[in-house]
Amino acid sequence: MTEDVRQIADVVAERIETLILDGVLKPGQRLPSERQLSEKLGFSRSALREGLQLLRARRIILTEHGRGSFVAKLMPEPATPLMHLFSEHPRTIYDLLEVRALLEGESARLAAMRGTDADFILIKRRYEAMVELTQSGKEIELREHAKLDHAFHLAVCEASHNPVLVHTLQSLTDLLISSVFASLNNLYHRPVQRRLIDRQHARLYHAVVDRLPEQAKRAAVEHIHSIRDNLMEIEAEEQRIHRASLRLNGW
Amino acid sequence: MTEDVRQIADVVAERIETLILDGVLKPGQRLPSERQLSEKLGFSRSALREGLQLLRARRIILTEHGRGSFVAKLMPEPATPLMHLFSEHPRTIYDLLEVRALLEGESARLAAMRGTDADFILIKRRYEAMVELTQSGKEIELREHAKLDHAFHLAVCEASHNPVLVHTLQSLTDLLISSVFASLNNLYHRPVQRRLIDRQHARLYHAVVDRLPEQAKRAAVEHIHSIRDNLMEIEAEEQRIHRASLRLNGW
DNA sequence: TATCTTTACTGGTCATACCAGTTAATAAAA
DNA sequence: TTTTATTAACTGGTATGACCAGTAAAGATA
Repeated sequence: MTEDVRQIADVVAERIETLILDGVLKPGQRLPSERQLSEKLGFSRSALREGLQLLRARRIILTEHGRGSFVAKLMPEPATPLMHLFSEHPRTIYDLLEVRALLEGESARLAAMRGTDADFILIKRRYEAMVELTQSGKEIELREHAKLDHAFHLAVCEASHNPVLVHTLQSLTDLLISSVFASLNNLYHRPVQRRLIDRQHARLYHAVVDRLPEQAKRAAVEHIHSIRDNLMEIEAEEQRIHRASLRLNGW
Repeated sequence: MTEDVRQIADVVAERIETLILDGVLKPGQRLPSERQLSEKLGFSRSALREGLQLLRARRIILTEHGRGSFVAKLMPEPATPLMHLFSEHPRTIYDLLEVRALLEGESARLAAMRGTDADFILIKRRYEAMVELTQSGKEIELREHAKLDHAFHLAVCEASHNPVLVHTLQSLTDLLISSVFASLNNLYHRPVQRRLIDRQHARLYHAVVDRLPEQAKRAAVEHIHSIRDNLMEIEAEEQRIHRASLRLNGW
């Protein structure tokens, strides 16, 4: 069995990340001491320290002997979990989509050029799974829809035969999903937008398997651009993310 | 004081990473047990476990309750330290350069479009620092040259005003430098290639500050492509990386 | 030969003690 | 009253030992 069982260290790390994401802990601010955190969270100090090491490894916190642990001042790389702190800065989401459009376009183009028959079989399979789900008319969770959507894009991307491209895009996609989950959920539940997305997927699919590189690129770029436009619309309606009003000695 | 004091956890992580990089430990292989590692490395089991958590956080190892810890089968994201495991698979370097060409081209294009006067002042300053170093004729370390080279590319990239692009490129650049350091050093010490690179930098610089987006893009892409071509040449000459012949019970 | 049980591994968590660095408070000296 | 030095109380870091819980391998039995 793979490593999906959570340890206390994982719980600790997630709790502290949540405090940071909610703005309860801010960059530069000192965390409560290990002894305080241990008592408050109800874990031993050694298990807690293991959780803090996870955060250290990810450069989310810095610890200094004798002084304390501090929330790092972040300008992390993509794929760093804390990039979605920038979810409060909507511009960054659009920056991310801009880069993603570039990479998706290129990956679609290369896929149309380099894809093997096996690649195309897989792409077709993924595409048909999406179509089937869409046509079932069932009310589905975003997670399932996103899973199929992602599997389709991943199959296209892997057909580019450039693993660096694959992984860079994965990082950006994970980042996007984690940052604007609620907005994407909103988007997928709107019939008009959903049909548009389905048409875009169809165009992308056909362009790739028909080996039309420039068309594949255009389809991919337009797809990302329409997602961007839709998110801008939704954002204009949505409330800002509710921020926890927890105080440390009250949580 | 900042967090530069090494803990035993850091030492443990580095030792195990070294074993992986040297090929002594291979993906999928089980690590020695915690108790064995603890005894062999001479640290307590709790400190060792903290080190293993660092590796877990970085997804370099996977631990499973009751089974053991295993070297992860790696296809990590850019900026993950273990990406340079792929330095033994030359194809990945070229994949990386392919993605980098794409991003550098786009960033140059956007810089030519979006750059402010302040951006251009900085770009000019960085460019002239490179020119000055080159013309000094001094025998310089790669590190210093790479630093100026990087500062120039960074200034161009930041003029794109897309921080996601900036950080994605930084990750790939760091990865490239750490993976093929010796080859880049070799490259920079070859006069013909160095002059070619200097001319490419000149073209890129002028295209950006003269606000010629498509020319800037082309200059950036050609620059990366020539680096790629040069590395291929050098690689054909170089020896393969010497691999430690350590056995675990002998180290 | 297959299955079940037991043993011996593995990692996970905890409590306790003490070391070592830093900070703040207090006392003493200028 | 201010400055300096000392002490106490914080902080993180490491170690030891115990025990829990999951997994794998070995041995016994059917």
